[in-house]
Parts: sequence; structure tokens; C-alpha cells
Amino acid sequence: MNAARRVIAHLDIDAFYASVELQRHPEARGRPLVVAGVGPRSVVTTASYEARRYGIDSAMPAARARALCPDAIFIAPDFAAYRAKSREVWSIVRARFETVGQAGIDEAYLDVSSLERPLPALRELVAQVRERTGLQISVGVGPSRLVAKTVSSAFKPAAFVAMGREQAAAHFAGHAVRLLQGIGPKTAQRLAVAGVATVGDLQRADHTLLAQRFGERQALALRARAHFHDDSPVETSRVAKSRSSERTFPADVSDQARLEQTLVELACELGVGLRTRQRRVRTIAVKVRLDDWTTVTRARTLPHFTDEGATIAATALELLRAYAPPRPVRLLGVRVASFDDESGGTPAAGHGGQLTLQL
DNA sequence: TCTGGGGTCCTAGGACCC
DNA sequence: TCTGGGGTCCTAGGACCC
Repeated sequence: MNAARRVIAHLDIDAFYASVELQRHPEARGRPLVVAGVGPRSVVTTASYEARRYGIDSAMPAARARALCPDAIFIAPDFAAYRAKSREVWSIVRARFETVGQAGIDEAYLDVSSLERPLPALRELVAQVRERTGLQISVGVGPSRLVAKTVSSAFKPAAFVAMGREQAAAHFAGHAVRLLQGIGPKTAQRLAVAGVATVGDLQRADHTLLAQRFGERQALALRARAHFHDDSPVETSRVAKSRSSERTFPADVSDQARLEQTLVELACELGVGLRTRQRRVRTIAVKVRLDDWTTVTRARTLPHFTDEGATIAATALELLRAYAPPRPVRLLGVRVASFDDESGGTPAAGHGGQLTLQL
């Protein structure tokens, strides 16, 4: 790896789902638009910038969004359409750039270190995507993924900003720590208790004090992040490590037969997915969320691989029955992992602990 | 106004082996 | 005979991200 200058770009499609819906519903242009499910427990997946002015944002309960802006246009998500549009966008990007690491349906990192003049190339790309797909991309550029990502999110929509590491550290010093990737609500709260509110506070925070509260490793990582140190590479291909299906019931369920029926359906969905992808798994897990929001997981690793819905279902049923939910169930999920084509492969068969008894 | 669904990574503890 | 340390695999929970 060349330790010399790294130039990383982060690309983010502005209000992606909402923008796709605006193309299909031109009459909604200029009006607040919210993409959200229709169920009583659904949340907002994306809000247009007009809707964001009312305080509506992603992950907010749809009922609250309605209360904030009853005149907004609500549209149920059409993920197949978004996936198709996403493929359009990223194939344009991949045709022009070599090192593209997709980080979700609407964003990607590009390593443009080898380019003589990366910024004009990125400008052209943004224009081409807008022309061919009608979608606006925000771009952040920096010496690392962390700087690039922070910059694109801070300046979107229609961002096009480049910054160095020290420049970012100075520019964002006054912002809340929550701005930094990897610092979520819990960590932000714990930092606040320690008197750390802004990125600048975190840059100056006493290491011993941070290490006491967060442990040596995390303290070092937090400080590095505050100074925008990051040497993580742009990964162009990643293999999934697990797959899952889960369902939140419209109303909590106590009926055991109904729970088991749902579990079998989820297991079969996963089985179909495994067979179409020609992958097999050894670990099967269930997830149960009770009405009081406590979440319990139970997992079992089989001695053999499987891609059959029936096997996944049978194991999941055993795990669910052994747990026996003590309260009404809000959510039920099944997850599979330990794929047969993971590095490391099959564990040595037939060399279990009981063999030592023969000695 | 109660909080989706699909993932990843990290930590911690126990079992087991050498 | 009261005393190890390293390594791997597995489970459970939690934080975070899109």
C-alpha cells in the first residue's frame, strides 16, 4: 500500500427514496413528501427536504410525521424500484471509477488517489448522474473515509466540498460529537456525562478520564475519530456474513400457534434466499422482542450446513419453545449465519471433546 | 407519537484444547 | 497438587449504520 497521499470521496444520493418518488409523482414537487410504511407501527424511511422543514426525519414514527405535517404526501416504500434506480446510479459510477465501495443503497466511497485531477472527474460524474438519472449526488472529499463522509453529510444537499484532516478537525470542532460516524445516541450521552459535548471537547479530553469510562481501546478510537484520523480502506467487494428476516406485528401477539406460524414463514423466506444465492449455513438464531421492548436472541450452530427452510424452521421452533416468551411478542425474527464459503471453512469434523476419553 | 428491517462490529464469558 | 496461558469456537447482548 502506498502510504502517500490518499484521496477518498464519499458519494451520497440526496433524499434518495423521496427523490425517486418525486420523479414518479411530479405533481408533488415543491410539497413535503414522506416515504413511510402504512402499518400502525411504521416509521419514516425518507423525507424530502420540504418535509424536513417540519421536523420530519428518517426513523421517526409515521404517526408523529403525520401529526407534524398533516398536509404532507405520504407514499409507501417501493424497494424494488429503489434497488433498480440504485443499480442505474452505481453502474454509471463504476463505469468511470475503478475503486468503488458501496456502503448501502444510496452511498459509496471512491478511492481516487491515483487520479491526477480527482475533483474535475467527480464534478463530471455528478453532472452525468444528474443528466441520466435525474438524481442529485452530494460529494465529500478528504484524505480518509471519515473526512469524506463527515463533509458530504454536513454540506448536503448538492454538496461538493473537499477538506484536509486538520481542516476538518478545526472546522467541525464546534459541532456535537454525534456528527462523527460511530458515535450514536448512547455514546454521545455517556460522553455528555463526562463533560464532552463537542468534537473539540473530545479532541481535548483527558485520555485517562476517557479510558476509565470507556476502556483503553475505545478511548483511543474516540480520540482518533475526533482528530479525523482514519486509515480504513475502501473495500470494493464484501461478502455477507449473515441474513435475516423479521416481522413486527401490527399488535402484540401472545398466541403460540400464531408465533410459530410466523417463525416458519420467516425460516422459509430465508431458505429460498439461500438457495437462490447458492449458500448454506450452520448457525440459526431467533430474535424475540417483547411488548416492553426487551429483546432476546437464541442461537444454535448445527454440525452440518443447510439451505432448507424446513431445517431452519425446525431449529428456530426449538429455540423459540425453549425460550417460551413470558410476555406478549412485538417482533419475531430469524437469522442465519456461518456460511459454508466463509474463510476458515468447515470445522474439523469428528474431533469433539469425547475423543479425549479414549486416551 | 411510542419506536422498521436489514445488516456489521465489538465485548465478555464459558467450553475446550494444547 | 492449588495452579498457567494461549487460542478457537460459540452464545448473548449492545451499539451503530443505512
